[in-house]
Amino acid sequence: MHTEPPPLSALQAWLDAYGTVEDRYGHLLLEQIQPIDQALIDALKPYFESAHLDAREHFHQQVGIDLHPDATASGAHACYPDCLPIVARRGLFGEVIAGLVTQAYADELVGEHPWSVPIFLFRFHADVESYLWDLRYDPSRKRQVFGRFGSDFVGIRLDATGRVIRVIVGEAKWRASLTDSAVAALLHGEKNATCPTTGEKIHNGQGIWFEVNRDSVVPKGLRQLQRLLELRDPINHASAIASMDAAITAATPTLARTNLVVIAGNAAKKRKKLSVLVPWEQPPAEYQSGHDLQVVELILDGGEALIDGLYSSLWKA
DNA sequence: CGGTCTTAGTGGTCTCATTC
DNA sequence: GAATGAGACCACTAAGACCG
Repeated sequence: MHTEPPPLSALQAWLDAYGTVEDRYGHLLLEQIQPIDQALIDALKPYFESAHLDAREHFHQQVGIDLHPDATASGAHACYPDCLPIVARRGLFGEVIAGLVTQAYADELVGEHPWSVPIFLFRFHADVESYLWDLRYDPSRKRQVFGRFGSDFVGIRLDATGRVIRVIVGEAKWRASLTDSAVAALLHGEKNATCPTTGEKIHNGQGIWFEVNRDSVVPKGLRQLQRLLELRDPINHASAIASMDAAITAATPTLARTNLVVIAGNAAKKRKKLSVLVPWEQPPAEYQSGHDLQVVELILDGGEALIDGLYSSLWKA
């Protein structure tokens, strides 16, 4: 289970938070104000280990490799998640950040819901498992890994009796440089379509808003979360499990939902302080979903050093 | 002319749909 | 019936374009 709370004081020293809520639309800008250093990595490490623990145990058991990092057999030592290719690690970082922000800044997010993040869904990243399998028999194997299907992140709000009354579903993206074109491609799709009238290159409309709009009312991740709770800690989550099952099997889904979009990366060189990538005054015109929307922008400087430093330190002294 | 941004191209697996 | 294509998703990099 994911039990480690976010390192609040380290976050406060590292980031300035500017949150706004307009009706059912929340926007949170997190700007780095302190350089990334070893102390920050040390502070975040327990949270990241906690987030990846379930997947680490699951994958290593599946593939049949030892969890002890000092195991001597060649190619048979624990390596998730650090052994993943760089692109995949970037993606994982964004997804953990989605959870971290949800927990650490719940007061500033739309609705001010006290979110719970009982466990992360990384074990459902199917291609990682087959990659680790390849790696176990050929440690020199190098290839890219496909992203996980379904929601990047799922959190829940429980009522006093432990029943799930709302779900937060996150889409998380990392980009090394958050320039206008890079962000536009994320939000509106790649610029590989052609305008039928002018012949100009235009966005293909397959971006984040498209994904969020068309996602099923009840996210697939909720079922995955339910299964993990059943497997890992059924006694303490009995009410949550039962209510999730009811929500999923209901003929007409009534579960309340918040959509979360997290964009993380390094500031563009020409970025001005406090400028935003997604306007905060009102939800984007492209957002058609009737659910609450929360946008989070995490603007870093030299963020790769944080990701690489963090992931290479997990489960190591 | 130099720095920054944009565009185009690349990798990787598996399944389902379409075409030959 | 077999080969090809597209779509699911995570991003980076090289080279050319642009701006001051």
